[in-house]
Amino acid sequence: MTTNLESESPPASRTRILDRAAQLILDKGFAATSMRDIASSVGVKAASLYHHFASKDEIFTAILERGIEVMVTAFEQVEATSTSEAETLLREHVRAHLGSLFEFGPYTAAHVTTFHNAPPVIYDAIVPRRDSYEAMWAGLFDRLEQQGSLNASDTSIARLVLFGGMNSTIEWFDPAGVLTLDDLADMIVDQFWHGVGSANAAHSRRAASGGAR
Amino acid sequence: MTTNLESESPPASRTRILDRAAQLILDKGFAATSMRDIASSVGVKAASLYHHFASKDEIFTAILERGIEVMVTAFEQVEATSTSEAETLLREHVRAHLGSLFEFGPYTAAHVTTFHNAPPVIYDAIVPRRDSYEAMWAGLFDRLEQQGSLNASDTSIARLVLFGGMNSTIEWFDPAGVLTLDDLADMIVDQFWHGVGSANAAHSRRAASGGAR
DNA sequence: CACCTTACCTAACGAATGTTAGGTAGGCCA
DNA sequence: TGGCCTACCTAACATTCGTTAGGTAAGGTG
Repeated sequence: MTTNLESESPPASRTRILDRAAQLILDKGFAATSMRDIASSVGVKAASLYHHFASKDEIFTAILERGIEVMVTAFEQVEATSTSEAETLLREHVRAHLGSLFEFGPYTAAHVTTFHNAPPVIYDAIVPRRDSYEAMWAGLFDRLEQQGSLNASDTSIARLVLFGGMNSTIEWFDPAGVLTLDDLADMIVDQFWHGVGSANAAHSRRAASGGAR
Repeated sequence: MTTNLESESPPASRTRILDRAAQLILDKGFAATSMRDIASSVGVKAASLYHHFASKDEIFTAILERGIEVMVTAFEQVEATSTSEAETLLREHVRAHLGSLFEFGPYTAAHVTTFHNAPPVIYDAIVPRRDSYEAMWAGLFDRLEQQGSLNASDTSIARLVLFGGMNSTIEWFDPAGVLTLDDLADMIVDQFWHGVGSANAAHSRRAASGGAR
């Protein structure tokens, strides 16, 4: 019997290894996460990981790719099903992206925190896929702009700033707290769409109507 | 004569070591940056670094602290000199924070990208100082809210989302490009204050008046 | 039953890591 | 001049790293 010292742990499938590794990488970063760390989190010895992956880089690459995959799937699902007008459509997309960060494992969160200083070999392998996700959002923003819904002096910058705001949530938002992801998406989109400066009359409604969707 | 093999390089002062180390850490992360990496960037052998710092952790801690110091100084300078009303005051603060990220060495940039998964020892040593910087912004936002200038349903979240947007600029903004940091600050504050959704009439002015300040 | 595959193991490899010991050479001050 | 300090060096240390070699045992299949 393939003796399992950590008796609670299920067999070390590829998925399980990636799950644990992604969480560790999210917590400590890629370089600071050793194969022995990953192995012990899975309940296995380091050498055993090489039956499932050829190298540490392959694990890392798989995690970053899965992170994109989660985001792309979420995005496409909104595109496929939504019939909403501009602001609501954006709200659905923001909610979907937050979902990618919090609701489908640590992959997307690990991706957005680790990608920008990944080793060049890995970075280069991932960047095309990542660009294609960015292109989806760029396309969405272009559509919104062309239909006159979006009035930024630079659409790309508006999008990148929004993204920075969304991605930063993994550093401070607690999905188990009082606010739900729906609440958070509402707040982010309200801020993005209407602004939070007092010059805008549109805001009193939000303050009055409360958080829950 | 303290023979210097890299003849172009000035003596390895504490500051010079921190400069180079911060840049490396910004590029590759803390764990992936070795003492030998830092030493060779400075033009010195690894052992020589221990004449200036007791350990790698001490270097890292000094960098993160310096990153905060830069931000705090920038913030306090605005507070001390500005007499502006709400929106302009915020604009000055945003511009100051962007300045910290781009104009005073790699310290603040290294801080914001590395802090959240620093080793616990370092994290714990830094977190009080960082909290105090956050408290400055929280205080600013409270004042704006109390004077009725700010209308977010949750002021903290509005602030954190803004911060995420600002800090993300180090991943995509090129200060040597067409846009200046002044331009960028304008765009970020316009987006934050007025929103970029078409429902807001306030925007046509920006689209018309162009980017440069 | 014999045999293969799958999943794990122990043991070890060379390389890289942070760090220390101990030495050398120039500049400054008594 | 002699001695100390500063700034660097070479060499080595123990440890940890990613990775490989080779073995064992369980479960399925002929």
